[in-house]
Amino acid sequence: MARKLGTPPPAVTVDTIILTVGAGLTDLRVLLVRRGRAPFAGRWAIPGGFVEPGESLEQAARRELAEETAVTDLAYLEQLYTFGDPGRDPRGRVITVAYYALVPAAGIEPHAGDDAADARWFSMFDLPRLAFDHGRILDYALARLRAKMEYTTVGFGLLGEEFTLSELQSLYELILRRRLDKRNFRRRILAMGRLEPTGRSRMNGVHRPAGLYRFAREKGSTPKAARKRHEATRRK
Amino acid sequence: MARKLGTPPPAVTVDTIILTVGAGLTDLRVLLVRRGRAPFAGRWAIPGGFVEPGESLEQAARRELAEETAVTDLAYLEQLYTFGDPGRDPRGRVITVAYYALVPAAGIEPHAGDDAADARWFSMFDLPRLAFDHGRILDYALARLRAKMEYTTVGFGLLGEEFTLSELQSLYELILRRRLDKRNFRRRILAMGRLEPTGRSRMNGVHRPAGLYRFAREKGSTPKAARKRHEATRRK
DNA sequence: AATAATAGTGTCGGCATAACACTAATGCAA
DNA sequence: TTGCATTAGTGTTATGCCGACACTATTATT
Repeated sequence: MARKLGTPPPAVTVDTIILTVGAGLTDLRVLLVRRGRAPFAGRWAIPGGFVEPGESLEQAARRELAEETAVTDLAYLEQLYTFGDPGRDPRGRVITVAYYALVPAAGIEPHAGDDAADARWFSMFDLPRLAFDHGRILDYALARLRAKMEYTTVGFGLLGEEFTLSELQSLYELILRRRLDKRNFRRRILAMGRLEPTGRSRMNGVHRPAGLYRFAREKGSTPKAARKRHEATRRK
Repeated sequence: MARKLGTPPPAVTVDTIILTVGAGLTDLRVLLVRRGRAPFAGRWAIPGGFVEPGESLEQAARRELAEETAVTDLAYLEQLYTFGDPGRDPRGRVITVAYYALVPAAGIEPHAGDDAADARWFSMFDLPRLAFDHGRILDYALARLRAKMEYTTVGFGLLGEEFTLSELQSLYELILRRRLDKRNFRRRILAMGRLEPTGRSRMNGVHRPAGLYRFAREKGSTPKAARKRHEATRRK
């Protein structure tokens, strides 16, 4: 474990990819900061910073998140991957532990951090040229998110407290970039047993109102039991 | 990106979990080194070391592997997770990027590294008390390996060049720790389309000899096509 | 009353999976 | 040579999941 003398230790940063959805579920957006200094001055980058002495890597990611946005509640946070190729930062050896965070759509406004000249949302599907290897990191994050959407409930937290099944479907279609069948989607998503109807409904236009659902945090019920329950409720 | 003065940078190590199978497919084994120095002197630990200036994280993991074992061919190497809780190393802030490696069973002998008093194989299911948070890291590695065995071909490389389907099944049962149905296993595994019969067979005892298979690296064929091909071959 | 727009529902066919039992091949012993 | 012990190797059936597919329900406006 003894470190050789004469070789400077690598720097370690934690970068946090902050994702949310645009109003009207039209876009998946990522928060980027404009670099004020060389290298890559003027380019956009994933917000990040050094790990403080007393904090864990995840705490560092949360702190970044709080520094960049006035985020009230965080839907999801997960370590993505650690990038450490030599040469990814021209200044020297920098190893970056990347996290990705999902925050609900409800009016998150970015505020410029201390050392970032500017901060704003970009579409994940229309990105500017990024600093360092951050383009590759975003690709990796999107791939991970898509994979997890297929078999977990990660995506649910991107919406607010209450949402309609149509909204949830739009979200999935937006991120997966493909159309989903309405009936199959509803069947599959309800079979997960993590969604419960609030009883209330919402009208979005001059149409039939849509029932509202809530994400059920208790994981007490199996999918099968949940479906049974759902069917029973429906037939009542 | 400017680093505050006065806070020493964290140290970064790469730890490599080296897994193999015991002779006779009786055990999943991990290579551990005995620590000669405090802290945790005398305890066993995952081999690891610092990242050298010019090398990537993965190259560091490969170097570790070469230093600890006379490994000829490496079946699989993947970044596992980065552990960086403060306090995981009593000497100060150490962030560890963990990799796990799978090496074929064929007579890999550990040789004691420079700063390790001793090195030997342990059963993953009967581990000694480990240094640092290494017990937790091994748990995490086993969980990842199990998950990936379910839907990828990771495990194939743990066997030698040629192997029987019974051996492969034993390997799966060993790692997943549950019995599998022979017919279902063979159907599923062949449907992956990555296994081809070598035409040769091997006798293990006083029994019917078993056909040998080889891992087909070309990923040219779809599972369905592979199954068709298999069936056609069989019926000939 | 008709219209426009979205919400909400059921069936059927194909495919993957799990459960399940017998025959085939080999060397050895009687 | 026959039987035995042991492992290799094979097919069918029932069930559940998933994809494809079209019509009715509800609302406000005209």
